[in-house]
Parts: sequence; C-alpha cells; structure tokens
Amino acid sequence: MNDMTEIDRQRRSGPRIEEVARLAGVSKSTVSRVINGEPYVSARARDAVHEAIARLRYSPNQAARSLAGSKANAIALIISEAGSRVLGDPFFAGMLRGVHAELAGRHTQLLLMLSRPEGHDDLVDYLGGGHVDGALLVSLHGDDPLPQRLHEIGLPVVVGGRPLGAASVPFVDSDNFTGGLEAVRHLVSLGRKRVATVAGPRDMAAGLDRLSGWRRGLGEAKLAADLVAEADFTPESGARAMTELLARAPDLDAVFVAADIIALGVLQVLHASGRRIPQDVAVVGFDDSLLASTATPPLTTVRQDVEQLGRTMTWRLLGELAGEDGLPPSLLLPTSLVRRASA
Amino acid sequence: MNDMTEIDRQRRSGPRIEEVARLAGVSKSTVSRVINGEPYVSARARDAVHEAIARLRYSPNQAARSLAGSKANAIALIISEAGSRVLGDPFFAGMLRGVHAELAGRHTQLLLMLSRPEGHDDLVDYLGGGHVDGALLVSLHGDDPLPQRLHEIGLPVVVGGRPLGAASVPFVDSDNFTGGLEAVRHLVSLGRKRVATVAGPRDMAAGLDRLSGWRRGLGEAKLAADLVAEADFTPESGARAMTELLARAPDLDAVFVAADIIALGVLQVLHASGRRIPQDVAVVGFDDSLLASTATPPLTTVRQDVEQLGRTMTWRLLGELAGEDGLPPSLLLPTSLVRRASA
DNA sequence: CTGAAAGCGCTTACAG
DNA sequence: CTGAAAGCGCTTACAG
Repeated sequence: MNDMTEIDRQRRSGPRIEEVARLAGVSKSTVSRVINGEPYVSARARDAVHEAIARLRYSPNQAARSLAGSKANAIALIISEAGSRVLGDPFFAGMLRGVHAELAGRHTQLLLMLSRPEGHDDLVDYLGGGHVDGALLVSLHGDDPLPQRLHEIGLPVVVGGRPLGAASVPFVDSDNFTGGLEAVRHLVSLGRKRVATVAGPRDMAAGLDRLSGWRRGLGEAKLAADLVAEADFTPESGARAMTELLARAPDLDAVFVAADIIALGVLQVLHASGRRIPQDVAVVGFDDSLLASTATPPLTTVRQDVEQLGRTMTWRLLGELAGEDGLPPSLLLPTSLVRRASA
Repeated sequence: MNDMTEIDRQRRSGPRIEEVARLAGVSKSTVSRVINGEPYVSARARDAVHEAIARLRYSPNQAARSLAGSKANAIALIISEAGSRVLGDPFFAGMLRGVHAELAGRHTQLLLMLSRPEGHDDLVDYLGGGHVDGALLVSLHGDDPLPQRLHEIGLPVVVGGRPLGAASVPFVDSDNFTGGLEAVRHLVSLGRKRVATVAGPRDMAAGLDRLSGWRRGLGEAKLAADLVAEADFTPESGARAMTELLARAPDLDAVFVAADIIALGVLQVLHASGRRIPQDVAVVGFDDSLLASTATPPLTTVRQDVEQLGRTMTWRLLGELAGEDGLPPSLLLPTSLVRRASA
C-alpha cells in the first residue's frame, strides 16, 4: 500500500533544465532563451545548449512553462456533441482537416475534446488550467453557456457556426442566409410556385439562417412561405418531415432541404409517393457533401466549404494568440449553388 | 506593438487560492485539502471553503497543480493516423464510445490527439509536460517508436492492438489469431478445400495475427496454405487482391477476408466473375461491423467488440494510475463467429 | 549577450 | 484538524 503510494508520487523522470545548463556550461536563463528561440544568444551558447539537449534527450516540463507564463503550444477543438455521433459525420471530418491544415508546420498540438453540457464544469476546469492557449468551439446548440464561460476565464475562443447566445464571442460561419436565398431564387427561376422547406433544427443558427434565406427568397418572389417542416441531421427525420409536407400540400412542386443528409430521406419519400424528381418536385439540398453527388438523382445543393471553415477559425484564433490587431471579430464565408439533376 | 505584448502577457484572470483562503478564513493548505477531497478537514472549514469557491467562481490553475505534483485529471487517446481517415471509420467510433463509457462519472478529461510519426516530437513534448496522466495509443503501424518514447518519459501507456515493436508496453487486443482460426475451421467444416485469404496489412498485428490463424486452421485440416493476397482497409484494395487470387487459383472455393470493409471489394469481384456466394465461393469477414449485415449476401464474419476494447484499455490505464496492483500486463479479448449467408 | 533571483499558483511533508 | 514554509521546473525582468 505504501509502496504503491510512493511509486505513484514518483515524478516524471528525465533531466531538468538545470542539468542541461550544467552540461552546456551556461545558466538556466540561457538554456531557456535557446529553447524559446529568443534572438540575443551567442551562436556558441546556442550550439552548446542544443547539443546538451540532444545528449540528455531533454524535454521541458510544460506545466512549469505554462505556470511561469509561457504558452502551452496547444489549442483545443471542442465539439459539443456526444462522442458517438461525431465520428462518422463528414462535417466534423472536413472541419478537422481544415484545422489540421492550418496548424501544419507550427509546433502547436491539437486537442480534440467532446463535451455535452453536463460535462462543462470539468471541461472549463481543465481549459482554465493553462493546458491550452485557446479553443475552437463547434456544434453549439441553443444558447450553450460554454463560449461565455471560456471567455470569462480569459481563454481566447473562436466559435464555428454563429452561436445563438453569447453575442460577444468571435465566430466564423458559412453564409447560410444567402445560401438559402440562392437556393430559392434558383427554384423560382425554374418556375416553381409552391416551394416548401425542410428546415434544420431551431436550436442552431445553421437551421435558423437557412430558413430565413428561404423565407426571404419567397418574399422576393411574392410567393407564400407557409410550408415548413423541421428535421434534425438524419435521413429518418427528413423522411418524416417530407411525409408531413406532402400531406399538407400534395401540390408542392419544390423543396429546399437544409442539409444533404436530410435530403436523403426526403428523396426517398418523394420517390415512394410516385413523384418524379425534378419534373414533379425539384429538390435543393445544402452542404454539397459526398452524399449529394451519389444521391438519386444527383442533388442540386448549396455548397459550403467546411474545410475552409476549419482553416479560417484556426487562422483567426492563432492571429489573436499572436496578438495581431485588425482581426475581424467574426467572418462569414460564401456559399455557392451547385447544379445537378434534382433541380 | 508594446500594447499587444502587454495584453499578451496578461495572465488568466480569476481568483487565486489565496483569495479563497482569505474569504473562507482558513489557510491555503486547508483550501487545497478541501479541493483535493482529503479526509482530515473539519466540516466547518470545508463548508466555508466550498462557499468561498462558489462565491468567487474559483477554478484552480491546473498547471500549478500539475507542477506541484498532483494529477492532470486527463488522459489522451492518441490515434496514429492522419486526421481525415480517422473520422468516418467505425472502428475509431466504437473505440471512442468505449473509452467514454469507461470514463463516465470520473472527473477525467479525454484528449483525442491524432499524430503521424512526423509529429511525434511535438507530441512527446506535450505529453511530457504533465498535461495528462496517461495515454491510450491506437492504430500503431510497424514498429512505431511512440509507445517506447512515452514509456521513457515515464508516462503510463496502454496500447490498443498488439504493437509490433516495444514488447514491454501493456496492450489490449482482440484475439485475432483465434478469430482467424475459427473462421477457417468453419470453412473447413463446410467442406471447403481451397481456402484463400485476403490478409490485412503486414505492418499491423491485426493483419499478421489473423493471417497466422488462417494458416494454423489450414494446417489443422492438412490443407495447403498458399493462397494469400494482401490488402489495406479499403474495398478497392480488396477487389484488387481478389482479382489476383482468382487469376492464380480459379478453383478456390472459400476466402477468409481480414476485415469486413475489405470484403466489400472481394464480394464485388466474386459477383462480377459470375461466382455464386456461398455455393461456389464461401466468404468470411472480420469485425462484424455494420457493413457485414448489409452486404450482399449478408456476411458471415468474426466479431470483435471494439467498444469493449476501448473500455478495457481505459480500465487498465486507470487501474495503473490508481496504483492498483495485480493488473494483467496485457489482455486478449475473445472473438466469435457470426454466421450469416456468405458462408 | 548572460546570470542571479524572484515569481508563477499550487501541494505536501512537518510541526503543532 | 490546521498553518507556515519549502518546493515543483520553468520564464523573465533586472542588472550587468
């Protein structure tokens, strides 16, 4: 029992900065300067230190560095979802690719963390502890207090997707409103008169803003904006929503669907009802994910560049960490209509 | 310019343990004891401290705690793959689910980190810094030196999937050998005489061990073990391997495929060649992923419980962190044959 | 360009 | 049960 405790208490092995200094024949200060790439160090001292570091396989204690006021050289990507949903979702895959790309070549670790609101206390504790220099937050639902709380503990944060609460936190988002608007304009240009929408969840800006775009598009064309059904990001909920819309308005001739993955269920119900796409009902999706091009028929959709979203968030956060000024508080990335067979 | 530097240097805001102590009318020591849940603290002191913490919204600096010798209350799950491949792979999704499940209710953060060998230096630096108490490593290829390096810096590690190098590091794996053996025994019991295999990559134990099981099974039955082709974890490579096998042995009547996802390509080539499954060629996969039940025909396969793998790794690591003794150095989890239509 | 010293915010024997 | 003090391993003005 006591033995175990002792073993437990054992500090991490490995040399300290002190030993590096001794071997290199300089002071701890100089070693520190070399490690941190500061300019005023003689070439001789620098070489000696580098050699000593290599010889001793020295790796600085990050907790001490962080405590002494330096950076952690790490940022967190926090996904506010349960773990099981996240992997497998191409949205997060694209986002992660973008973050990685932007981080390439910098000596900055990425910590991917999944958290539901129940776990926020522990998460905030951890992030408040100097383990990371900043955080990227994605997939926030409703008015999740997380961005605000991180802001309060002084941690630089960039949110992916406009947050519904916390107005003061910088975010990067796709221009969902314009995307929805363009989708409807396209449908209207095709001569459609009864344009429904399967909207995304109302607790996320992506759902709300695409819906607003749809509404605005119909307003422009002086058409009724009354056919709305809601779905979450699954084909099943899309099928349910489409069934409901068809029951309410058998004469509808177009649907704007807030996500390609939802459109999968929509297409299925339309097929099952005997309607031809696009002759009887035109369909426009959102995302331009892989699903769009392999759907039957291939889906006309609004493209958002998720990887670019990840890159831009990372760029914005790193800029803030570097103390750059003139950074835009928030950014909206353009979307574009991709025409395929469904509309 | 100077302004920026100053702003940069600003320490995280928020109260210190000192202020909590003052407000609660006790010493820093006592506050620390309360925070760490130590037994010998008077109820009165404890209450006062808790109230002060709540009032001040105090959250301890983890870097300082870690430096002073306490734990980080976090573990890392390190996946040795490029980011883009990881998300979307049901193996990692299942693993992550298991780790999360085992961590539930403990105040332990999970850091998901992706790293290719090129990034190991930075990763080791970070992990050596007291930001985590231990690490779980999965998807190691070849004799990746990472487990050994982490071992050297004194970080407790558990590897998922038997590592090919570093013999001394504890690991948890599915019993791939027995899985492969059972698959072949089943094929032999069906009367098959020319049993080929599409093996997994040779730089991973999963590939090697399943192949060994296949070989052993054929040895038991006194059948030739000469029909081997290799694939990585993609349908395309499976198709290529099957094409090659068919060219070499048009009379083969069974194939053991090292993964369901590879089997997808195998089935496709067999169909295209006009062979009936299982009448002409029986096929057994590995994993029992979702793909297996939705394949055409539904795939007989060797089931491994990936979620359980994640749970067990986590349990083993936490056990070590808690200083438990009598922990098994490594564990092999059982696999089982799931019979469907393909064999 | 360099070193001695103070300090980052905690934890933990030690002594009471 | 509790407090004063030392110490964890770095970084960074400060003085040279």
